[in-house]
Parts: sequence; C-alpha cells; structure tokens
Amino acid sequence: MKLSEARQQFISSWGAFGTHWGINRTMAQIHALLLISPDPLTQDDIMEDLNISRGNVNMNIRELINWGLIERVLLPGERKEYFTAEKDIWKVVKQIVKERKKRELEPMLKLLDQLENVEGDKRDKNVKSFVDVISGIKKLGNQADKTLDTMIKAEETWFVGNLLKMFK
Amino acid sequence: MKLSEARQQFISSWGAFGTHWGINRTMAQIHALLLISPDPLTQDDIMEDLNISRGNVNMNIRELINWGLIERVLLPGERKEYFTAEKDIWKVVKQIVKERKKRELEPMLKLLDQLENVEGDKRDKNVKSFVDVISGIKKLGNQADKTLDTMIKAEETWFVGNLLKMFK
DNA sequence: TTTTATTTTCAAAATATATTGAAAATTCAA
DNA sequence: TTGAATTTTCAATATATTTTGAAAATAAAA
Repeated sequence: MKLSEARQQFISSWGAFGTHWGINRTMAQIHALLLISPDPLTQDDIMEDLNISRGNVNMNIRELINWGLIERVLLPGERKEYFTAEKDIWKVVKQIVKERKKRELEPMLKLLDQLENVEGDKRDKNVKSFVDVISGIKKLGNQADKTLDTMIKAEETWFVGNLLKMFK
Repeated sequence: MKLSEARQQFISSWGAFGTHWGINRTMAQIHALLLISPDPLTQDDIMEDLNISRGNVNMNIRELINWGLIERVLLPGERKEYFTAEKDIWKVVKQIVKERKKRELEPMLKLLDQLENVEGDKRDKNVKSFVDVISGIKKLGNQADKTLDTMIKAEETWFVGNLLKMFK
C-alpha cells in the first residue's frame, strides 16, 4: 500500500473510531492528521488536506487544545500559527482518560451520592431495587475512579510489563 | 429526595451519559429504567414511563438485546412480552467491554496491521512518522486487547480487591 | 498610523440521527 | 380457520449536530 493511500485510510478510520467515543468525526481526523505529520501544520494545511472549511478547522483545533491533545507552536520568523500533536500514544491515552474522568465519571459519582439517599421504606421493593442498583454502580465507579488515577500516573513501560501478569 | 424524582434524575443522566459513549440517549434511558425496575416491563410500560413511541421502544429494545444487556422474559399466562435487565453492574460492564472490543478495537487492530506495511523508504520522514505512530498504537492496542480479555473473565471480587493493590 | 495577513466568530445551510405512527406482519386463542 | 392482540417495519418527519463562509476581530508589518 502506498503512503498516501495508507494515510487516507488511517485518517478516515480514526475519524469513524472517534464517533464511537463521543468525539466528533472531524476533530478525530484533524488529530489523526497531526499525529502522522512529522512537522507542525497550519490551519491552511489542514483545510487543504482534509478538504474542510476554515471555520471548521479553527473550532476543532480549539477543542483539541482544550482536550490537551495538540498544541500551538510558533516557528521563528513565521507569521502563521502551527499545530502539532503529542505523538506518544500512551501519553495521549492518559490525557484522554484524565479528561473523561473529570468530565463524565466524577459528575456521575457525585450525582449517585445524592440519589442513594432517596427517602422511603427500604422494604418497598421499588425503593430497594433502586438503591441496590445505585449502590452497585457507585461501588464500581469509585473503584474505577481510583484505578484510573493510578493509571494516569503510571509509566507505559510499567503498564505494558506488569498489568497483564497481574491479571493472570 | 423522593423516589419518583430520583428515578427521573437517574434515567435522565444515564441517558446523557450514554451519549458520551456512542450510545443513543433513548437506548440508555430504557436500559436505566429496566435496571431500576424490580419486575420485568412490557413495551407499553416503557412507552408510558418514558413518553416515547412504540416504534422507538421496539427498535431500542432490539438493540439492547443485541448488546446483551437486557432479555425477553415470558411470564406464564401472559400474552405480552416482558423485558428485564441484568442488574449485576460488573456483569453489565464486562458485557459492554466485550462487545466494544469486538466491534471497535479488533477491527482497528486488523486495519493497523495492514497500514504498518506501507511501502516506501523508511528514511523518508513522512514514512517514518507514519509507521512510528501506527506501531505505537498497535503495541498499546494489542496490550489493551489482552488485558480486556482477562478482565472479561475476571470476577468482580477479584477486580475490586486486587487491581488497585497491583497499581500501587 | 494604515495596510495586509491571519484568526475567530456565528448565523444560516447542510447533513446526520432519532422519532413517530400507521400499516404490515406475526402470534396466539378461540 | 378466523380474528384479536401484539410486535415489527419503515417512510416521513422532527430534532440535533456539523459545516460553511463571509464578516468581524486581532495581530503584525509597512
């Protein structure tokens, strides 16, 4: 397979992949493009490569920066802004985990704390069923929260070498 | 907080939560409703509780069954079909992991295998950058794949008790 | 300054996704 | 069988999301 074709394929599947993870297709494609580009790119480069409008590029770049996945770089003597992606995939994964934990898991756990204190007779099967499910989710959620915290701090070498052994 | 209000809140947030995970809002809400219902429900019960159409309920129920998260139950003497959700959250999580691994991770790894064999001179920095990123993703992806396999087989007691220790 | 290059914004348009509801298909009981 | 109850389908509609592109804002050079 030729490089140009392989790049196309990668960008396109990374985009489709993203949509399964609540990430918008174009944002994931821009991320893919920057991942495989050896040098930083400008907004115009991205527009041209992906065939999308300036506004679209601009908005999704901002979002990628918010997620901590890409950053602005200023090249000496150049007027335009350039963008580059973190290439170390382990760091990328940890960054995404960190953000999603903050945005999704933590608010959910906070809500469950409130819901667990529902008033009513525990002998009422509706109450019991509700509280049981909420408690179960809370327990597992808290456990996941702690585990992810540790993962965020871990080194890839550690992860790759040891996690599998532990599971066996 | 009253049970009725707490139920509403839970169903609504579980729905919003789902949208961040590529799951459609209504499907997640139906799942939430069945999770907290002590007894199986019919399509009509769900229609009424969530205020959605028959067709919508029917399609999303089928999807939930495909995901292995709910199942049909036939009550003796009853003509209508009833539905019930797996209440053990650890089992639910394992089932979701299993499905997403099959639907998303495995096809992605298969694609990466092909992309890694891109033709071209490795001294070309474009080729090198591409291959390096693909290899990095592959390595981590394969590791995740194995780890998830082990997790799918694990017991919750094991998970809760031991995983955290291992990370420390 | 003023001019030009570049980035940002955001209303309108395009696209994609979810929902409805009524008709068709199926299932069960009489 | 026939007929009523129930489930399924799917074209049409509604809703939500993404994208565009031109105007406004900003930043750098002249």
